[in-house]
Amino acid sequence: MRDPENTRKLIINSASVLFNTKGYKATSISDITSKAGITKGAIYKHFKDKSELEKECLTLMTNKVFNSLTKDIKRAKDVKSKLWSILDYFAQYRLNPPIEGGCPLMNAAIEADDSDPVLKEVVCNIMTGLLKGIAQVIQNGIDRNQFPDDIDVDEYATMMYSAIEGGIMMMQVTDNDHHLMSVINFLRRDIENKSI
Amino acid sequence: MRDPENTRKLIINSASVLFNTKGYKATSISDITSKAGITKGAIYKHFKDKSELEKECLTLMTNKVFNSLTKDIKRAKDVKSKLWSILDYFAQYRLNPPIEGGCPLMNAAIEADDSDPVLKEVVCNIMTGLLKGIAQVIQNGIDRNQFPDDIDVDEYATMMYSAIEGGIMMMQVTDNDHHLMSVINFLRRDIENKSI
DNA sequence: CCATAAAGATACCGATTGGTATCTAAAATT
DNA sequence: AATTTTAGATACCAATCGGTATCTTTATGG
Repeated sequence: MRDPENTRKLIINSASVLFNTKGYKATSISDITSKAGITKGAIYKHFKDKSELEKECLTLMTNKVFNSLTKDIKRAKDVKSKLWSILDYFAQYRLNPPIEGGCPLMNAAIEADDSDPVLKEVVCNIMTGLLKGIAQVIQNGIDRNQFPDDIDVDEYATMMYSAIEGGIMMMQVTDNDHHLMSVINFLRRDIENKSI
Repeated sequence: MRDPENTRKLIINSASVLFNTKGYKATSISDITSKAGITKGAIYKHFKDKSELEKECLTLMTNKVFNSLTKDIKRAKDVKSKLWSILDYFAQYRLNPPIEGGCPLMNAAIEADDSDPVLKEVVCNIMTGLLKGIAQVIQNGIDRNQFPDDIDVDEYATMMYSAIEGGIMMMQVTDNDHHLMSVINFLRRDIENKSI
């Protein structure tokens, strides 16, 4: 009947949704207990304090996004389809979100930037890794003569990522994905034009 | 000695910085009183409740950004320099920010999206106006044959705005504006190429 | 089958939250 | 100069916060 491993997952799943929708600071321990249907005793048996739970939730949420995204990228063969698969992924983000509440990385970034150095550090590392991943895809394309070699790889990766995050932000606040689609359509065309 | 109008401004200025750095929910009334050097009595004499103060601060903060930005845009003559003046404005955003803590509109958007419909509505209206402004600049350029007439005006405005906001987010979380500069440099080049 | 350890529920803690009621002092009106 | 209004300080409120200590129940190892 008792299943500590499952309880832990239950806590993380409930807390993740709350953190990503209401925000970390705005989510209280009792918000989590009532959502998960457990008590404080269960939470503090599995996690040292709220901050540790926050870190774990953020890491797992971003891993979730990252894994489903890289799976799509790996399936594609050339640069153009790899980059397009990123865009396709976010084109259906609204209807099929990996987690409620928008991009967990951006949400945490905005909330943590000036007030929570611990979470900020976690965000920073994950974001750097993500950018490196996109840059790597582009660099591989250049190496295989599928993409022009005069483009700034890091710059292009950064621009893609920024634009998509901005689009998601607008989607969340307008309850409509047409702004995000505008961003994606622009990027699709730009990649199409650059592809060799 | 007593100056209610100034007290009001003092409250708004102190609260704005706190809201834009710590966040709205995370900023307590006593955070504001101690920063402004006044007491609760002063706050609740001027504002109905915290929510009203939040709305007023957000509106004034975004007006501040909007006004200084449009001043730069109006000074420029053709589309290219008008759009570049937007980029120039954000290129020096880090060293000369209109307010601490990043873009007030994006910060409020992320915090409000799922939990604060009142603030979310305010954000939505301001953002729509801002996008319309950028789109208008582009449309005027097309009408004067300074920009190609086959580009999607709203799409391009949305893409510019999204990318810049994403860049600011990255700047805030990395304490470094080189990601934002990448975004800006990309946009500069793209506008340059499109300009007639 | 019993002892021990672990999981988690319950009860409690001081500190802090947004908000209000009251009081004092300064300004405006008469 | 006396009175009234207003700005703002002080004191208080119930509710909630994150966290801990204690207690009960379930699972495990002997």
